[in-house]
This record gives sequence, C-alpha cells and structure tokens, in this order.
Amino acid sequence: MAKQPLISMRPESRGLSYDRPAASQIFGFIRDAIISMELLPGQMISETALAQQFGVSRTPVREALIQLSNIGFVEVLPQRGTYVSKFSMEKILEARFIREALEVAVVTQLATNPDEAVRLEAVNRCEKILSDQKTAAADDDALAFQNLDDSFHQTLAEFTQYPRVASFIEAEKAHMDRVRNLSLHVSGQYKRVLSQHAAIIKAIKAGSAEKSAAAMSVHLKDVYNILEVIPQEHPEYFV
Amino acid sequence: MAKQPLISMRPESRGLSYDRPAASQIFGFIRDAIISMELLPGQMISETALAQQFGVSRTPVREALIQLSNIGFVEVLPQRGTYVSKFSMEKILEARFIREALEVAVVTQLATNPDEAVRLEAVNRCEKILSDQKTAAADDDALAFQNLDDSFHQTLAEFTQYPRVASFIEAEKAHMDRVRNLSLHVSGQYKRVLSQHAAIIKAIKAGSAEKSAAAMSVHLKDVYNILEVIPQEHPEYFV
DNA sequence: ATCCTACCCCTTGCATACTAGTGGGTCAAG
DNA sequence: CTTGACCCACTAGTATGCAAGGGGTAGGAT
Repeated sequence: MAKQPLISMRPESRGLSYDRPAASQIFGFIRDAIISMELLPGQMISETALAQQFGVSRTPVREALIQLSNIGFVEVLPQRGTYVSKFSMEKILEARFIREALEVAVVTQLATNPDEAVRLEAVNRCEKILSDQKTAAADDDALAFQNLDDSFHQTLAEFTQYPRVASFIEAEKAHMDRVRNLSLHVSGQYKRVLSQHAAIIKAIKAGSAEKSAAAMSVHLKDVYNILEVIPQEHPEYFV
Repeated sequence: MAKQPLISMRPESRGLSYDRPAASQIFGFIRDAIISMELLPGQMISETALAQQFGVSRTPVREALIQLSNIGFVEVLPQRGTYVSKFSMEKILEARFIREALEVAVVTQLATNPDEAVRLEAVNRCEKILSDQKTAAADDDALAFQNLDDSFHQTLAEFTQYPRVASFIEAEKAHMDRVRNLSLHVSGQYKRVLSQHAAIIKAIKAGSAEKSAAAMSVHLKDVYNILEVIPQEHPEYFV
C-alpha cells in the first residue's frame, strides 16, 4: 500500500529542476515544509520515503538532511531514524539571542553609517515595507504580514553588505517563525509589531546607534509573550 | 607513481576511529588542515585523492567537503573540482563583523548577569587563562598563545549557556586564525592582546555592560592591523 | 606560426548495492 | 498472564559504479 506522502507537492512542482543540484532543491523543500509546520516536530522522516517521493536516490536526500541537521531542523540518529526537531525552550532562546546579537549589530552599523544617503535609502525601503504591513494588518492577512516582516529584517541586514549576516538572521528567525506558525496568536500583535518597526526606523533615521539598538532589542524580546502560552497549548511539540 | 599526500598524518592517527562516523572525523581533519595552512588557499583537493588517503570511499569524504563548503572553507565547483577557499577582504571583514556582534552580546549578557557568583567564576577562569597567556608570551610560544586566546573567548561564550553561540564564534574566529597563521606577526601583538583581554575582564568584573562591550569591540577590531600588511605579503592567497 | 576542433581524462553529481545496528513483534517457556 | 529470547523489518553509514560536463592537449587546417 502506498504511504501518505510526507510533503504535499503541487503537480507542477512535483519534479525537480534539472539545472540545479537536486540536493539543494530538496533541502529547500524540506526546510519550508518544516517551517510551515507541514512536517511536525518529532515526526520521523525517512530518507527512503523522501527519495521515492522526489523521484531521486537516497544520496541527494541524505545530503539535504545533513544540511538540515546543521541548522538544527532535524536530528539524525544513526541506525534509528531522522526526526524533525522538537522545540525546546533552550533552543528557541538561543536562536533569539543569536538573532538579537546580529540584528543589533546591523542597525548599529546602519545608524552610524556616515553616508547619509545610504541611511535614507534604508529608511525609505523599510518605510515602504512598513506601510504594506499596515495594509496586511488591516486585512488580517497573517501570511502576508509575516512575509513582510521577513522583508523588513532582511532589508536591514542587506545594508551591511555582508551576505552571510542576512542568511544567519534568516536562519535564526526561521526557528521562531516555526513556533509562531503553531497558532495564529498574531491578531493582537499586529499593532505592537508595527509600532516597534516604526521605532526602529525612526532611530535609524535619527542616526542614533543607541536608540536603534535598543529599539531592535525591545522588538526581538517581544517573542517572550508567545513563549508563555504556546508550550502549554502544544506540549507534544516540545521536548 | 604515488602522489604527494594532501594531508600529512602521523602514523598513529592515519586510521580513523571506528566508533564514530567517518565523515565527521574527516571533516575535522580537513578543517584543521585548512586552518593551520597545511592546505593552502586555492589548492585543489580531490574527493578521490582524499578518499584514498583516508582509506575510505568517496562518500564520507564528499559529505565532509559539503560541510566545509557550508562554513566557507572550501568551494565545490561541479564537474571542475573542489578548492580551498582563498581569502577575500570581504569575507574576512564579514567574519569579523559576525564575531563582534556575537561576542559583544556575550560579554554584555555576562556583565549584566545579576548572579554575581557567576560573574566571579567567569572572571576567575579568564584571569587564569590570561596569566597562562602571559607565560606563553614571555616564552614567545605563538601556538600556545593562540590556543589560550581560543580558550579565553570560548570560556566567555560558554557562560551564555547557549552552545551554538560558542560554536559560531569558534567558526568565525577560525577564518581569522587562518589569516593570522599566514605569518607570525604576533610578536609585537602579545602585549596589546594581553592588555585588551585584561580590560575585558576588568569591565566584566565591574559589571558594566557598556565598558565590556566597548572593550571587546576594541579587541576584535585589532585585526585591522594585520589586514593591512598580509594581503600585500601574500597576494597569491587572496582573490 | 596560429587558430580551431576533436578527443580524452578528470572532476563532481547521482544511483545502486551492501553492511551494521536498532527496535519492535512474535512465540515459547515459566 | 508475564517475561524473555530471538527474528525480522527498517534505519543510516559506506562502497562502488555510472552519467554528464568542463578543461587541457594534441593534431590538423589555414
């Protein structure tokens, strides 16, 4: 009997593109499936099953899973199986710590950038995103809101000119998005996030490193709210 | 004819341990060889050659190389070869930026830790390392000095209780150690490093987040000195 | 002499086969 | 009914073979 596929794929995306390494594409598929909670914490994901589903051999799947274990999304237990990582308070706080460290450094560098034109462009682009976010909040479109939140932080990171900084932030952010996607507790949070983003922009515009850092720090500590309710609502996903 | 082995191995370490995945062990071997400049930037390292040398198949070697490419130590060019990454000013500055962001956050957290006993233990352990470092400097033992420098920063990072923070710092530091190992420009630097470490300890002891962060920031910006001479001395290792 | 072309070797990417080890399920003994 | 041993199915780790493509080289044409 055919098992339930681990990852649902639309027909047009069932096949992998031929002009890019299969392992890299598979990595992206699984990562997105984990972030969106399509693959649930604690769930076993077999190399063989994924290989059949993607129509490839175990080798590229295995390479993708190794990469995912590096960023803490799965855990590979030799001779036992590969499992989607469960949440743990320690790991979430760790991701938050790393992300805050990086993002504080990002806004500090940006706010103290002597080239005012650069600061202005950053501010303009972030204000555009913020205004779109207000629209998304008004429409109660949580998905769009979250994507724009991503854009906001990525845009800031790109101004460091250090691509790995942006990718690190994205990776650490993903850990928290995963938790956030457990339930849509965002309705009441729209307003707070919007005002926090506005405060960050304002501080950068003013060229104040201290205020920028403080505003970012406050913003990123906001997840503590969620962390007080979610573990109790979904204890099965926590270690 | 037998080619020159890529990595020199002592007889007793020529074989891999059987109770640990081969890929992981090989990863460590190659990483250390790259940091110590035993494998030179730009040098080609073939999967086949390494496999023969370690007495394994290409598979575990390949997995190790993929991991090394993730941390930017090698570059895998499909159908062309795998090469030890050359230095680039951008990548070095990027590593420095990430490391500063993390280490500043580390000492900030430590300095503001309300539990004074924890601060005291951190200070004590770091002072012990610092005193060993003074001995190493007096003996002009650059290798010991560098190892102790590692210990100093790792010890601080461990006090965050976030293991990934320590490993990130270690990884970013490795990029700079690689450059540093190009030549022993350290003789004149001993004194500066020692006083900078002392300043960091003093600020933590005083419980001042601002002073701790500033002291760490100054310390990590010190590499700029090296970066002004090394690229000119070894242009062949830079892109 | 120079340029172009065809070929061949070597590279990584992927597929397949095999090994060792874990955990569960079954069956028999107490 | 409980408990223990054994067997089997399935896991990840590794070995090996094949496919596809890039690059250098040799040889011929101009």
